Amino acid sequence: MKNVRVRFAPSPTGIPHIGNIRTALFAWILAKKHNGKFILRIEDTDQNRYDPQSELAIIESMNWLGLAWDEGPEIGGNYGPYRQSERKNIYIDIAEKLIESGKAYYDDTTPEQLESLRKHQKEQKLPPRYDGRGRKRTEEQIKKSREKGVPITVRLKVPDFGKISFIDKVRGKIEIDAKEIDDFVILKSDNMPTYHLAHVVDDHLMKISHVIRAEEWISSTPRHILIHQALNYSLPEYVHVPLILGSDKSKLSKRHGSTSVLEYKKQGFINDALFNFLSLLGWSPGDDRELLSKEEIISEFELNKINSSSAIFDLNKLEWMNGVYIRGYSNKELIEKIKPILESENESIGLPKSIKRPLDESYLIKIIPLIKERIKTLNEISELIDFFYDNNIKNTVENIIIKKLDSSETIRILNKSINILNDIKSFKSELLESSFRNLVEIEKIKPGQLFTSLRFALSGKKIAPPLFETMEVLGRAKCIKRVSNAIMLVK
RNA sequence: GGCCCCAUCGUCUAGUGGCCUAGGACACAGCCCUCUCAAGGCUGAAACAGGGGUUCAAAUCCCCUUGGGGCUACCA
Repeated sequence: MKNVRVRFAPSPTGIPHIGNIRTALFAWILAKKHNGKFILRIEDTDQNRYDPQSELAIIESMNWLGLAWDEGPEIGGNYGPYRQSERKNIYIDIAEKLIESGKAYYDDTTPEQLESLRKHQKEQKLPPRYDGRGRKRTEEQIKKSREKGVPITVRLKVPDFGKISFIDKVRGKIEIDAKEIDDFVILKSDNMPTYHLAHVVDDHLMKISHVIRAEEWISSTPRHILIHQALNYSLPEYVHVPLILGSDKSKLSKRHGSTSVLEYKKQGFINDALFNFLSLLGWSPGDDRELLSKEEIISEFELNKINSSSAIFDLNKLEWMNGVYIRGYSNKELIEKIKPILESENESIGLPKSIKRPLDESYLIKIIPLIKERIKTLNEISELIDFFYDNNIKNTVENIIIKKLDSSETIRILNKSINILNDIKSFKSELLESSFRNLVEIEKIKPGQLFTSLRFALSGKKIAPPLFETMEVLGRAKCIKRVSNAIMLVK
């Protein structure tokens, strides 16, 4: 494939969700695969819905996932500007040319009139459709309306016969009767173009080779074909990627819970895992492989392997995959990802505020192997390891009492345990384990009985990392102190 | 309502006329391992929406039905 130029063209009207970003991801992958260009274009032609925050969110989302663009706002490029509001005059010129060539016309039908037209059609069970009344308006009439302050739009003249067809790369030929399409607005009364006009013009001017967008655009593609024809533009390749649905099978939206990419970041998901997971929603390499690096995805990616049916977002599988990625990182790599979270001031994901920052990496790196295979998201970590930092272990007598034994027996055995902790030559997990197993044998109890009690004594938790590795990391002094405290509690 | 798109286990998917007794993964269940929890290993349950064609042969091609989704704005 030659000169692949693809764009991601979000409109800054909200925080980009998984579906938008998955589309961007596919476009990015295609560009990378063919050494093409990936372009970011901001489609801010709707000034009513414009939300300045969302442009930032779009950029942050893309950066996080590693979807770097070659051309775009700020960084520029040879086909700028890349923000549609800054291209306003281009669209106005083109709309005027279309009018001059008789392919479009001014319309002074008011929104109220359109509203009542639609209402009328609905009552008569007709499909709501603009009736082309503006075609009959004279220059003079439009001029008068304009002077009176009536909003004027520009509409494209659409033939009411014939068929419009196009090839979609994932579905094949799609055809529709021209009479299904009315004379639609291409320039709004605020002189901003509609999406239809703006993106066709920009894609052409920016030499976009593949229009990669979501399936919801299929039904308006015939309009875009019409604009191409009116302007004598050659058609790009159309690639309509399947929608991502929520668990209720409707188009993913806010009511499906967290849908924004940044939300997943916040929840402790890893960018590479999300990238991998998203790439598999609506695409597969054609075999059983699921854990793929970016490089593998790029080299395996083919447009004709994109699915035509929509996919439901399965959080369970994302969590599993995130766990796989966590386990796959070296301790060093994991530290980089984990440290900022543990140091976070946010109590729900960070270590208690009482623990002083920055965290000592040489201590942290000893803890990480113990929890690596026990977490699915980064956010679960601090709860699992806080006792390594916080010496204030909370316990109940019931936790410490060795199962099936009474308190005096418990105290006696825990004292023996302290002796072991005290006397052991080297404070290594293997040696600790064999010594405590020896004690268990002498006392004729089950390993689990003693170990559970010790686990509570050291961590205050029922569920914790392996006991002897934990002891080794904590070190002799802390272990003795904590077991002593447990004995005190039982007394 | 009209138009368009889609249809394999609960979910993501493999499958492009014979390799299908339909494969993998997540989730689920059981077992093993085991100091808890995980991780790991093994096993299991689980799908071609229905009906017609075409063909020696259909999950795969065609048609209809059903179901789902999308669009139907001076929003994108």
